[in-house]
Amino acid sequence: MRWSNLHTPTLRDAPADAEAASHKLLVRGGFIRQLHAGHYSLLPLGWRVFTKVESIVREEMDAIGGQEFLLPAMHPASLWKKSGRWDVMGDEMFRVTDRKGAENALGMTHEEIFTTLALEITSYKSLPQIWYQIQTKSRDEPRPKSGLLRVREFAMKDSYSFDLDQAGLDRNFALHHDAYVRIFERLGLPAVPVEASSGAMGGSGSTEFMVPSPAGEDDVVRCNSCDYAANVERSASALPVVEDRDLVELTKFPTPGVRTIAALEAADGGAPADHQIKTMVMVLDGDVTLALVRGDHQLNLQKLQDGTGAIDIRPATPEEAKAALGAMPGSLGAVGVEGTRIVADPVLQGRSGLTTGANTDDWHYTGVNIERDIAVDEWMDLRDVSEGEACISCGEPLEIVRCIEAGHIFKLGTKYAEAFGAHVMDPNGTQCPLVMGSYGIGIERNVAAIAETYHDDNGLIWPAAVAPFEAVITIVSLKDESSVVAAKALYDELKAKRIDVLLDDRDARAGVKFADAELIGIPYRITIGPRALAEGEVEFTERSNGETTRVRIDAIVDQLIAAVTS
RNA sequence: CGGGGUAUAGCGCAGCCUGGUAGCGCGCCUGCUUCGGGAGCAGGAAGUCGUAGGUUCGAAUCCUGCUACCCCGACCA
Repeated sequence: MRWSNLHTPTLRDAPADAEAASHKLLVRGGFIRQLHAGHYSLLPLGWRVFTKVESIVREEMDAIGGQEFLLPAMHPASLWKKSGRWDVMGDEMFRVTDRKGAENALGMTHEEIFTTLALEITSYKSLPQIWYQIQTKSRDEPRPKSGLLRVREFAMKDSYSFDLDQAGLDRNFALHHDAYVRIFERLGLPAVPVEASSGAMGGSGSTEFMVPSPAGEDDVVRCNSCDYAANVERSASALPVVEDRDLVELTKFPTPGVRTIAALEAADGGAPADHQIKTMVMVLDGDVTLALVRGDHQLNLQKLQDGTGAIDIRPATPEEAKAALGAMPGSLGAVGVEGTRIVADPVLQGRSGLTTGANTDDWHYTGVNIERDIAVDEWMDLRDVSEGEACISCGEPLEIVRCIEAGHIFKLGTKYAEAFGAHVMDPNGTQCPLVMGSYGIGIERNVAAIAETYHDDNGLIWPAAVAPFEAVITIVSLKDESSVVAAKALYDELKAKRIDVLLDDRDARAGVKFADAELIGIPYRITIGPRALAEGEVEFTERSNGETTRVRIDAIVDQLIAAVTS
């Protein structure tokens, strides 16, 4: 490709509303343009990177025996109703009514469709199967953000495995796990597999592949001493035992103006935060539920959702809290509450001498014995793990790292097979539901994650495996005829050797060309100028470290190929 | 969904408070000079001021509705 003919509108300034490095640089470098919130056009450079990432994913899927499909993006509502997800997905699913008034869904994922196709698998002899596609997914995200990192329309490689039994699923899951490790290695992403929640997709064995980045949206709890790593939504830590205070009598005491945990610590008759119960009034699928955690802990909404199986989950309004318990937030508690579901974090189990709101404005209880005074319906892990707490497997302090979720694999089991009646005959002649797994990688998000991982003040620094071009030949001066001739010859030779090479033949000043080449992040630059050329040499510059060396012009092709393939 | 902010030329912004028919930088076009790290000079093109309505002799500017986009929050009781 000749740069003079390449549509790459590079910008000196990033759009003011861009925050994430990948967002700024992909826009500045002319890789992407926003159409509207959460929808981006990929320009030629962006598309080239996309196709390279896509190819790597495809190769690794094919390598574990995956078969590529292409399924419709729009589905009849009936399939989603059959699996129950028409309701579960809520506002996140785009719904389209056609001219006949029939309801349709834009696919967020394709379990329903692949399972329907799997109805034609009828014998255990046909198993196992791995089916996949790379296709557009539509998700009405509440808040698209950060360029390509969170969008409403994106390409995802989603694969599905079908097996006769759990052992088969475990094998296919392991195959995918290893394929994902290889994919991220080839993409240059330092992705870490972590335990995760399966969310609305349903399933178990959920493993996310997380790339550390400040632009990420997930917090990962990680141990530096052992290999424990988990999404905070799923994480655990070991806590030191808190010695209960010797307050056996349930006592109501006045706390005028006290509305927060911190204020209650300081108040007359108050208590340290780890001797308080924090009472969160939540509304789960329309019903008020009290979620109790220790005063110094934070409620994790995903844990509450996973633990209760609720679909719609939100904090109650102050008015709802008052209607349910009789007091405004700040004086709420679960002591003596009946007829309302109460769930509590196990850290509170067996505790006594606790302090909590009395459901009368400006009053609290002390001496609360949780088993005696609070009718807890269920104990479930509800709290966030904090930085520095002890690792459950080795006891060393945990750290919390912000990450981008680059891939997600999990075991679906027989949920979809049962809903759709996807059965096979086993060797004994018994009908068995297919045991399924589901595995996803977002292509654009991985492009963005690579951009987040590899850039500097001058622009992007693509790994050669995904770079839009592996090398750029920069002609310092178009006026110098021998430069032009040499550059053209080198360009033809590299193309013949199947190197992705860009020839910067624009009639621009050298500084502009150098700056643009760095901005768009081409890993290797061959600079052809009269100075070196007079001595039969060209300059070879590595984008990643900025180092420039002189190379004999007849040796440059071999050196470049060696660099690109290393 | 709650809160905040923004919308003026391809990009980044000023002008708005205090109404009088739009300006700056970058980019773009032409010419001359320049030419190894985002050139200089001269000339030039380009804007329904998000949108609908209102007030007014007159609206980018004041008022109202709508829309779009961005940021924060959606546990800290």
